[in-house]
Amino acid sequence: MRVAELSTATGVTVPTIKYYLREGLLPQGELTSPNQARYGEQHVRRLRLIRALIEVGGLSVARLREVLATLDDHDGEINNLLGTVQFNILPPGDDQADAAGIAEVDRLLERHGWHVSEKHPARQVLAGVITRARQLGMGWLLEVLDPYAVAAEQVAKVDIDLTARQGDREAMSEVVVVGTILGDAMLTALRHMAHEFTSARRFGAESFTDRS
Amino acid sequence: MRVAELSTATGVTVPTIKYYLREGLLPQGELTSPNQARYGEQHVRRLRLIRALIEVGGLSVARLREVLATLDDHDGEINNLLGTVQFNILPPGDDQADAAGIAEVDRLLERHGWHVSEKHPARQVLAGVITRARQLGMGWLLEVLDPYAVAAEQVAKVDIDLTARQGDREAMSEVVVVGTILGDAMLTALRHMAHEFTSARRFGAESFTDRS
DNA sequence: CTCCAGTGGATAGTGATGCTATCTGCTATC
DNA sequence: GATAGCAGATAGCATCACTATCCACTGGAG
Repeated sequence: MRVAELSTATGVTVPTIKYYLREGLLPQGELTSPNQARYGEQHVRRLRLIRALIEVGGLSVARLREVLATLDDHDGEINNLLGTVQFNILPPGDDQADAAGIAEVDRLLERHGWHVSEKHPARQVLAGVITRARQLGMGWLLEVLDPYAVAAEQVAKVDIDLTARQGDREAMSEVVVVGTILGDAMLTALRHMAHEFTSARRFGAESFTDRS
Repeated sequence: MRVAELSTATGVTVPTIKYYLREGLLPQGELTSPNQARYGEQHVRRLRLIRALIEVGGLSVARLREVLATLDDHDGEINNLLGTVQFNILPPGDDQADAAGIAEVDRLLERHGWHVSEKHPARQVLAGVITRARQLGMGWLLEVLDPYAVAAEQVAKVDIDLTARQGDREAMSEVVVVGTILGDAMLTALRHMAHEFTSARRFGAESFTDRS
């Protein structure tokens, strides 16, 4: 498979493929001569993975490179692979969190009996969101946290069940990456649709109709 | 309140405030002379809203302008305000969706008895994600859709309950914006933390420990 | 009253990001 | 042997979200 075929197979232009090769996101093809290379199915797959993580997950090329490096790292401790992947997916948290926000997160985790690493990026993210909600005078909005946590736990159980069905650790870590990113997108899309439906129920069907 | 005070009150630099004024995100201050203006509490609030939507929600300035314009539009049909706000928050969907993905979304919505507008952006997003999951050879990942939908419906009910408690329609639409954006961030942060906790339960505590 | 830091408004510049275009020498294929 | 395509390298470009500079002017300190 040559680069043009790789391009048509994935819908990614040749210059962009070359860019990803340069950036190390896509492994080099097998060189058959100094200036000819062959690409295989794994390149198609990888390219689709790259596009999914960029376009669905909104990952930057820099962050994507880290995530893919973790994924490709078969030398490191396989033990921590899942955790490392998870830690690298989230951008470094919003630094807006104040002490009250952080404490609120701690209390929430304790209420639900969750053991979460002190350094989990999602902690900072959540604390930052809490801080901002309060600053916006919408502290009462935080009443959603407990029901959200219950829903998140249900969802996470499904996710882990599905991950556990994967045979080898390598496939598992790819599932973690894809499942985390695509899962976020699916969950928020469903939430938004449920909003329309539920609010139509509540406020009467006319609220959300007649949009052009 | 002058621009410097507005700056220290919100942590946003003066040049950035000027930029937001130029872009129409922040309303002009009350001019007391040709080159002196006063700003009030509503400017502080608005600026915090802007930063929250940009930094937490990842909205672009262009999209933010549309969302804020909808929020400020008291002349339009108040009936559709909530829906319009919802429709303007999501970026135009991923165009990767194929017919099978779209059909899958239709079936899902039917299974759950959800009435969702044909044009809801989240439909395209979800269909695109489904298409990509299949392309990545992870079609079985879509087993999560039904439990996710159940969780999303629970969450949405909480959201709408809270929104309904708002007195006037104006406050309500702001709550819709903030609640949608911050809610997405909270829910995904909780999902990620629940992953760590649940996976430690499942695979043994050593999986996610000892990260530096 | 004078002085000057600070201001509103306008215009131009900057750094990061994610590609895109062009060039060169080579090669597979017809 | 012509010609289309290729790898690798370098340079360019559009967008975005600010940031910097300049100007005439003003409010408040001294």
